[in-house]
Amino acid sequence: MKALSIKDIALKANVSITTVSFIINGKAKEKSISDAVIKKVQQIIIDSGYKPNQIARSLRTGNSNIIGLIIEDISNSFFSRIARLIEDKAYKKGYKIIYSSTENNVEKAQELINLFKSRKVDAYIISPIKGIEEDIQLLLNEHKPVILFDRNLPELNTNYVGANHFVASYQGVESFIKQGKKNIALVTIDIDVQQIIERYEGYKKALIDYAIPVDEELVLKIPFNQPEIDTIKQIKHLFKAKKIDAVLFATNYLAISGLKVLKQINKKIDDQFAVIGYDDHEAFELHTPSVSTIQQPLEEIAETIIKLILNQLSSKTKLPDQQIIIPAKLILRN
Amino acid sequence: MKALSIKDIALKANVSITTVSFIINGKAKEKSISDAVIKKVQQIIIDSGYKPNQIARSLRTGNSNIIGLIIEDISNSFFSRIARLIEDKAYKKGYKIIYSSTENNVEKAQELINLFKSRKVDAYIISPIKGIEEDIQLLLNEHKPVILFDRNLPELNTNYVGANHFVASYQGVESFIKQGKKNIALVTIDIDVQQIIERYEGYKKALIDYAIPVDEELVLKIPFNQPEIDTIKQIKHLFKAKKIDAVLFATNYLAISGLKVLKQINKKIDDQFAVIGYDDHEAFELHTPSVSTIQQPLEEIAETIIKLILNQLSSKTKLPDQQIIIPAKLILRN
DNA sequence: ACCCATTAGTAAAACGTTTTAGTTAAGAGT
DNA sequence: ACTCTTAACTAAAACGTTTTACTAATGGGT
Repeated sequence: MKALSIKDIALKANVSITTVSFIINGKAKEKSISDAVIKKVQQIIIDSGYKPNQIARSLRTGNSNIIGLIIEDISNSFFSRIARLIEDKAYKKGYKIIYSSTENNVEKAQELINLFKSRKVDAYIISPIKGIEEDIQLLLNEHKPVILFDRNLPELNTNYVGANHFVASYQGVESFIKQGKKNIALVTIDIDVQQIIERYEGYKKALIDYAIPVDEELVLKIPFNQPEIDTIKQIKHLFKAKKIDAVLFATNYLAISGLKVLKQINKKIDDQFAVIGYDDHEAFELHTPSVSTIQQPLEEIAETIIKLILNQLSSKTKLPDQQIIIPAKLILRN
Repeated sequence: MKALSIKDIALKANVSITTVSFIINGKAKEKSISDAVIKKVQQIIIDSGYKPNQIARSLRTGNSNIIGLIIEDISNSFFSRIARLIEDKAYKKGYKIIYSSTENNVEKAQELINLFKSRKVDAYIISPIKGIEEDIQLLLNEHKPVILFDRNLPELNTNYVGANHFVASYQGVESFIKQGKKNIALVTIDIDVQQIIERYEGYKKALIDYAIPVDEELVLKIPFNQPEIDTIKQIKHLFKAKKIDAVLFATNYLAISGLKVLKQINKKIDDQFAVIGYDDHEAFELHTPSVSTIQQPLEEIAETIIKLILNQLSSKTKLPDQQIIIPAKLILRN
């Protein structure tokens, strides 16, 4: 019941292991193996159902045809959708994706990087968190392709693909202002991560540009990783304590929590109270009334990431790093 | 810049490779290595940051401390949530999870199994589809632990963990009937998979038990993998063509599509028209009014799966197969 | 003084590949 | 008749571990 090895095939075909290996790897022509032998060996391989041991292969070659994807949380629909898209696209090019979540835990992220490293993945796609700069730098030192996405770590010289959160957030707030809103809140998350900071900066800049005083009390920073019930409490408090006529949420799950609050306190989204979410979510469109949102172009992001990876994998020389910022889209609904 | 190997450590410590290996694997005592040597080697390992090459290790031992998770579609929130839970729990026991989606494509599923097999994963968690019975049987022949979940393949002798879809579906319809509904529709999916069939059977049985005639025209079977826009068209047609006062959706994404239809045709969920979804989704609770649903106990399912796996991995002998059916819960909202 | 057990350690095979550096035989060119 | 090329193939090293079967030295018991 043991799996066949290349040796068994060589034995059956009465040729050397080397010859079989060449044939398997498509180097038969170049190594001048005769057509007759090629045919024979291929037939034996098909008949016997032999599959090369990828572990042995990886040990010898140092690579794996696997791309590692490290994200914050696979149960967040933004990440699960992008994972799915990346997986599809990579698959079509003969690469497999394996993914795992960091839960924004530095240690877990480091372990994952090590896991992937020790499994010799060929390239890394990482939605990073502060604190793993060094680990990523080690990958870069080994000349492994690394693409950061969603969030950048500016101190690192590598590739980045992300949406333009500053502009997106700016435009969201701007659209509030054009509707005549004055008391615009931002519900964001208390984490020192570039893409979140940008959303805050965009919010502030829009207010300043339109000469609306920035009231820090209208900015609610939710502690990271806290149970949703507490988040709901905090948002509820904000909505009750302050006079607010518009809210921008900085992530989709914050917006979901916010919508739950509105439901609980029986407050409607209407002319008096506008809401914009982030990253979209089925619940936004279905909500009554539908909720506007800032939509990241997932398809384009996934496509760009894969393109960068494949370019690097197929190039002998190190390609210049690219920072690709893709515009996000404000989807106004109601 | 090359990674350190066990050889380097042995050299530095002036001991043999064997000794280092014993120490790394905690067999030092049993192999009577002196405390002094143990200390010395451990210190060198820490100082140098040496990490054993897992590929070489897997090649030699034939296992990997990795559990492979094969699901239908990671972007479906049911699967992404369960993936996340399984990942958490396995992680705490020292196992890593790698997962990938089949998209209900037999070929892709087979390739994934082969990928995982060739990567020597220690165990498999699979939400299976028809057509991969043989491939799974091969795994079983190799005495690899296999847990099926969500859907069973009854012809296979292995472990299964899933919710009681028959009862859940029965209860959903029963609750409609108790509200006085007579024209109860089922929107399900046209796929020959046990858990979907059970939902249909539960629906039918409830109608029969309460002496309500079963009208097959009230059962809409959506082709699998079709674009959502077509699904929406079909549901819209059903809602318009037939007199219906209640609908049970057999999956969460069908329910989402259904809710979109209701929104489009401006039909409200109220005393005249009841809806029950499946698997829950944030949009259900947030919907106005909230949508009732049949909730699978994700936490419990994940817990059970991991427990089964760990039991098998730690047992020398083959444990008897278990078929664990966990009750689903009808969550009535409004 | 000898044997035996135990302690402390090691050499080498094995896992299944890829790849380098060959070898052998046949034919071409002079 | 000889060298040179090329075609067709192969032996063996290497990748980095684990593990089996060993050796050498020490000390205790008689």
